[in-house]
Amino acid sequence: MRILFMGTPDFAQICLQALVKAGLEVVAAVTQPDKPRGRGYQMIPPPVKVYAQAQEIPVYQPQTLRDGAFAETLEQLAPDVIVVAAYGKILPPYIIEYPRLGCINAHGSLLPKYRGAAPIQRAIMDGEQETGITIMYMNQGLDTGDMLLWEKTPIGDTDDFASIHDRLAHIAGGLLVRVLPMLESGEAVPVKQDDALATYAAKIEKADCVLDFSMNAQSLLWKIRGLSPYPLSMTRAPDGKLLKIVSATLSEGVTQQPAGTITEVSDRGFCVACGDGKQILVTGVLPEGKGRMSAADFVRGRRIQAGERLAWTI
RNA sequence: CGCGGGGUAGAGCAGUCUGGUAGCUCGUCGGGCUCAUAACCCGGAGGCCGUGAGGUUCAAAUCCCACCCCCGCAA
Repeated sequence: MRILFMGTPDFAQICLQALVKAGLEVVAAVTQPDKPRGRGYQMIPPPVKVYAQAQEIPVYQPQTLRDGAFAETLEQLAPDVIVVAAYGKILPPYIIEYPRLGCINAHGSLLPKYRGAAPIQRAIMDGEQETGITIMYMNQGLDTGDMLLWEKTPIGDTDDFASIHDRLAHIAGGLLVRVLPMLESGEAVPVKQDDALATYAAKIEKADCVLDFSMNAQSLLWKIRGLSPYPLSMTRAPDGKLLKIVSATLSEGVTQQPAGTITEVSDRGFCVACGDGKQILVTGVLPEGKGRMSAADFVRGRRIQAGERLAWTI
């Protein structure tokens, strides 16, 4: 079975790796063009490209899929199936309709919930108890195609974006390896999504990262975890500098202090008053201009004291 | 040449503007107090202040020059 893989970031790279290790025939990988990223705008290749090249799988990085050039490439590759995982471009109909076994996608949620760009983060931020991977046929809609296979995984109190992302990526790889033979043999049973239950997981914007301490402690923790280790929730330190929160836990006790007040600093970190009177213990931070450090170290550097406030005031 | 922060003891920082051989919180080691302790007290070790047998100076962590490295933002 000739497989054409399309994907870009780590998540996709892990999926591709699963296919390769399962001995499946990946004839080529399509990924986003190298882009100037990071400090100094260095050209950084997408993870999928790095891995594919190491495996000597041909890599294509079309600027656009909407011209004849890629159509020609597609003819030459003649895939039986196209596997998409976080590719980052909309596929035109002619591509979706090309493979005889179809075009399938690994999505990071239990569809029809969390359709869209940031399903993993949103699920954690919303305090969902579980999430998962859904393998589905692609169609012209936004993650609306018929579902083929799915697997759930619980979201625990200590999970964050990194842990769930990593777990889901491996689940996705496993499901893809399972579903491909099913497509070939015709065992796969497409299940329609119930649009009435659909929700959307919009891309994470900077505004989504700002912490509002008038929210209750639990919601703040969900938000912090869903955005860690990237892009990280943020607030402003008493000195007005940006302060990103890497990790936090629920602190015992309640307080009368206004939301955002630093109620206590200790060798474990510092506590912040939340809207419901509870407090969160911040344990890891990333101060503006610095690297990640434990909140204990942050406190030791004398950068914060009890009684001061965190707020997003501009 | 995208914008910006920084490299001082194992960690996080101060000191740099207003040159005069280094300080704070913690860790660590030793001792003490205590029924006991991650608590408290006393004491010690640990730094060629990123690199350059650079420049200026009587004197440089501090001023000037060059270079290396790390990080945040934005994409």
